Amino acid sequence: MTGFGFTIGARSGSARSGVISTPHGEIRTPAFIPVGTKATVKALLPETVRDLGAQAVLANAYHLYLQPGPDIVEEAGGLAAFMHWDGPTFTDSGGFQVLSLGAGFKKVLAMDSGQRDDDVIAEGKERLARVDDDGVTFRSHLDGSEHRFTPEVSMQVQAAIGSDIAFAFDELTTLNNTRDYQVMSLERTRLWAERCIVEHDRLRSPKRPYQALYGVIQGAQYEDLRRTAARDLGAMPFDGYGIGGAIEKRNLSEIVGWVTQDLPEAKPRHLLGIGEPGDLFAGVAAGADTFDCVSPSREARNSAVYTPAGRFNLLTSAHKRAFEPIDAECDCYTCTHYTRAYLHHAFKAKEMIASTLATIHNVRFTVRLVDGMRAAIERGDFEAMREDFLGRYYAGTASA
RNA sequence: GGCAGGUUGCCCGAGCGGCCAAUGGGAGCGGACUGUAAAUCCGUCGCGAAAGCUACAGAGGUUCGAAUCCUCUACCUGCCA
Repeated sequence: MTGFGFTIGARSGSARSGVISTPHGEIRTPAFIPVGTKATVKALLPETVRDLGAQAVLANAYHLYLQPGPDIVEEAGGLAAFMHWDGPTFTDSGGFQVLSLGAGFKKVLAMDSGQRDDDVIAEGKERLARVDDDGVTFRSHLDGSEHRFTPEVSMQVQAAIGSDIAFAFDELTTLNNTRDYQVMSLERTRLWAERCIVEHDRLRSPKRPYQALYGVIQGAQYEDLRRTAARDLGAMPFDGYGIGGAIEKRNLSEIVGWVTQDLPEAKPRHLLGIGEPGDLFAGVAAGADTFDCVSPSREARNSAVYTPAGRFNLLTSAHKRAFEPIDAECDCYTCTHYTRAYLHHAFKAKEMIASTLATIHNVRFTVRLVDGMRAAIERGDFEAMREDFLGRYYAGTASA
């Protein structure tokens, strides 16, 4: 009756396979969901995204709110129709922009530990977003105009956009915030979650297909905060859960584990913003079902590609005369038709096809990697597959 | 033929007596990128590990000191005949 559902298939330790049903189709999990922030997976046609095996795409409420505006997307018949994507869609709430345009303004969100940068939490006059208990005031990065997002606004925007799965509006903190701030922020995110549910309910209409709502678990690197958040939001009537926040790479598995242990078993979990090979394995092993990440597509545009033997940069001179595919084992259009030398040339020459071909490869690689995990879970040899893959991958990747 | 201007590192182009191995771009080389203000950003960029060496068209000169001033040579560019 809701048009949304989740059934668990096989299990392998905490890892599990399953099927998410949405009004626009099914998603077999674990699954990697490519990011199409502004209703396009950069450099790719939707048909291509489908051919890569992607089962859904994830767009962003903040970006579509600013441009073209949720009303336009709604009039177009919703996100999927608007962008000509024949499948399920997710929308992020705009919560990430609270950080990326706010405290994390022009800063890299350090996923690696160590690098403390107190400026990250310093008040910067140039930042574009400010948080308070009721919501966030943004300045548009496009024209400087001022806008306000609250949990209610985010729900309204996402409802209009018409994604199959929406996320609750949350505050994403950084690893550098004090624990006191994390505690305060987590409570704020909890209260926002309640408001999101109320507003999401209010917006339900027989005219619209059912839109699922995922709560988002924050809590940074603190076990007690993560578990509290998982239990608090887990008790609310969400359809699924997002696991968010800046997470230290080395703690990723542990943190996701805490959260999934305390979340309701029967609901899908989406690990937000995670998508590098080792992290995907860690996430699946810890019980996450779906993932989205800009890495495959962004790094592709910046000439870095993934292979089972590690990651490398096509722009380096080593590939000038490399008349071989990026990855001989890969079944993607790029690897079956083009050489590294051609891609090297196309990147050097700044030809658009370089971005397209590299994105095709990286997204296919990532989708296929997670598909492979699903198959391994169903076969019952996920851990063996993980060890086998990561052994080769890290041997060929300098920094991993 | 006359007058005026120019010649800088791989390329373009600042500099106009010391703070210049020489600002900026570009190219080259390398790196980063995890719910996308990202087809972006960062580093490096004469040789040498260093001391130091070689460098701002060429040669000579002035000066404590020159890419910067003077003389000649070569080449280039405008305007006038």
